[in-house]
Amino acid sequence: MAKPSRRRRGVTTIEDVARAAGVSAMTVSRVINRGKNVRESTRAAVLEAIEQLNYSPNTAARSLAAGQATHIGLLYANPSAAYLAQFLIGALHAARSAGVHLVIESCESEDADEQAEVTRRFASSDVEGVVLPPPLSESQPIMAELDAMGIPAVTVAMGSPREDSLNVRIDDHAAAMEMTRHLLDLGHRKIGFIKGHPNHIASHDRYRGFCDALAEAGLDADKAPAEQGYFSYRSGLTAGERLLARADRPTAIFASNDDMAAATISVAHRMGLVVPDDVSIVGFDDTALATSVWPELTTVKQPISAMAEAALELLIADLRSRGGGAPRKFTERVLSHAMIIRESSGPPAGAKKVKKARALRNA
Amino acid sequence: MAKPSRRRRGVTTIEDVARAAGVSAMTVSRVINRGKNVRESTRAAVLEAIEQLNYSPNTAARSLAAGQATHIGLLYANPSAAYLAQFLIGALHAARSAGVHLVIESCESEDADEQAEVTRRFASSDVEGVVLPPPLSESQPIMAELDAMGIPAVTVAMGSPREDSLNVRIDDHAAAMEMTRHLLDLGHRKIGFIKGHPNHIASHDRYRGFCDALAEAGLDADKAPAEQGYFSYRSGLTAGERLLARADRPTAIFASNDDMAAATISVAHRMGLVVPDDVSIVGFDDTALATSVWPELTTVKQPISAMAEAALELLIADLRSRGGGAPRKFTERVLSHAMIIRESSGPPAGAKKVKKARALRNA
DNA sequence: ATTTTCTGTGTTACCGCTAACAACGAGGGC
DNA sequence: GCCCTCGTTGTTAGCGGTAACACAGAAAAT
Repeated sequence: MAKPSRRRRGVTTIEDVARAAGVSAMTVSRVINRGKNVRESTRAAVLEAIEQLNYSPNTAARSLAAGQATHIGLLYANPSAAYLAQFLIGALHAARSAGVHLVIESCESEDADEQAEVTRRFASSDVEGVVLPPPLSESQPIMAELDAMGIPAVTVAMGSPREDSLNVRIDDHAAAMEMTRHLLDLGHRKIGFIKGHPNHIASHDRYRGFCDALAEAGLDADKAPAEQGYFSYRSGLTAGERLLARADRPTAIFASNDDMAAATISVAHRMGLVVPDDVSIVGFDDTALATSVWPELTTVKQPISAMAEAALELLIADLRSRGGGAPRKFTERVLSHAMIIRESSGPPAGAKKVKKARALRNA
Repeated sequence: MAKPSRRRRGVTTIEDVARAAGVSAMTVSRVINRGKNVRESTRAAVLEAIEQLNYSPNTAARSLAAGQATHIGLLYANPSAAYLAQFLIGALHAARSAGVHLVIESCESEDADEQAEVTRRFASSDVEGVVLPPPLSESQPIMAELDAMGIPAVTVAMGSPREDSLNVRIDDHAAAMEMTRHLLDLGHRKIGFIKGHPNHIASHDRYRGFCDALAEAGLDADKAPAEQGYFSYRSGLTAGERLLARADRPTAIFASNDDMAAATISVAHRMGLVVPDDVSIVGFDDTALATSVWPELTTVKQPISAMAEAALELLIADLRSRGGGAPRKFTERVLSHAMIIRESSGPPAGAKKVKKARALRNA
């Protein structure tokens, strides 16, 4: 028998692959990593061996030997639970592929000092980089503190990132335009808007997208009724009431997120209005709430998991490149959104025939 | 200068601790791990050195050397997003402390074959143990498949676990009794109940708790109106309508989860009833929905994060003990819940004076 | 033709920690 | 007193990778 090794039962190691491919372990390592300075034929042989043996490198050994990043921080603050869950799933996925541990910490406080304090705690726990999903991606104190400590960060869904920082987002402006066009296409001309929290750059992008789509259709965006909201359900109640109480009640309302859209639906019901027959109401984000209300919300879906994955990839690539001195390749990534048409949007009351015609056409 | 080592800048290693404590690295390792066979005075010295140097072991090196579990699987299926988020946070926390990677995979299908398929995929990706949050904790096919592959699992929130399996839960029966007592204390005597999905053992526990509390108060539990629900918002609408349409309308309704409670509130509003003045409505779980409705829900909060942490601890302890041959110490852990009293519950209509009296007393 | 630079590959020495075993002194039974 | 056991500690040899360097042969420069 072979030496009484401590090796675990039949796990294939880089050594096995090397033997199978007739090269040294180092060459296999090179193929797996940078892949530079390896002859094409050798690479092919190694890749084939890897495939054959179904080999996957041991992340523990890898990070130990390379002394690479092993812990990525994730600082979050009460986004919706649905958002967080999606985000975590994506982040975990990316973390696993990279062989990195995710260290997650919450930071609910909006106080600058406390945010800095939480941030500092990260530094002392060996975190090599930090991911900031919204709303923390907009937090000036946190970014400043991370900068001061030399810890790189990647922000997610931040409207106007600084030139030199890493950022992942969707095109809020384009998405809002698309949603507005959807309402226009249905025949709506009096469309109300509920703005998001003014601190979030995305809020402004969405509102601009709304206005631009109206302008594109030859309507006067300034005349469109817009109420200030703050992304919360409660703020949606107030804003929704104002819009629906107007003498020239809009036939459609575009809320900057699902919570406020859901609140508006509830207001409409209380006023005896039928959605979408009397008023169409659409949201943004496609959170769980979107399907927990009746009728279910037409909304915009962000690829949250994919965004989290992209964020980690960006960050890890950056971390690895720091040693190599090579400048980072990307500092921003824009992922694509999707329109989710459900039951809360439909043609305005005067256009029943259009609805029928469409239904027939689609059938 | 010292040798040109690849060692990363100032990270303290076990070697540093050993030097500071005047012992060998192995002894430090023993203190950190099993702690067996170390003289008390030595242990103290080592612990002091660890404290002083703020040392924390390198998890990569640890799992590499020990060949210990490095990947724990987490299989989930569409619980509420809020539940999942909380659960992931707890699981991540525990995973980090244990130096283990969390591999998460979703399994939405209810088809036995597909569930087995997904489960098998886990095995081929080096997962050493699996955590099953609800509703998958009740899935027979998955448990069977894991058993067949010899992969240990820990179930969470499962009502009647098998004797030999690991399980973490709260006492649903006690929690339901407590909630029912809350309603009884407020003065309610006609209390309706909306049952949970019959496949979930927890549903039965909750219903039994409800019945037992009624019996305890000298009421006939069989006469209490109970409707079947399935944990979904939609099923809550139907059940709520039935209960509220009864000639002898209950003055309080206890729904087996928040989604159904929220649905019942919406039904009540549509019928022009005021909550909690005309009817008190309480839920279970304390999901985000509980505070997204008006009035906010009185409900039972499960320590979801803590349950996830406990689950991982249990599983990892089990995994480690398998080598040692020592029998596992615990196979079940019951964590404690908390009652969250909000605005959706209050005294019945006939008891306004009581309400006032209470308010005064509390003031 | 000779020297220099690459290019592709193998060798060696670790990364930080722990299993296995060896070593050593202190009791205990004969 | 001797041998044996037991509890406590140190030593050695890896775990599975990769950085750094060595080294041969090919291409480029002299």
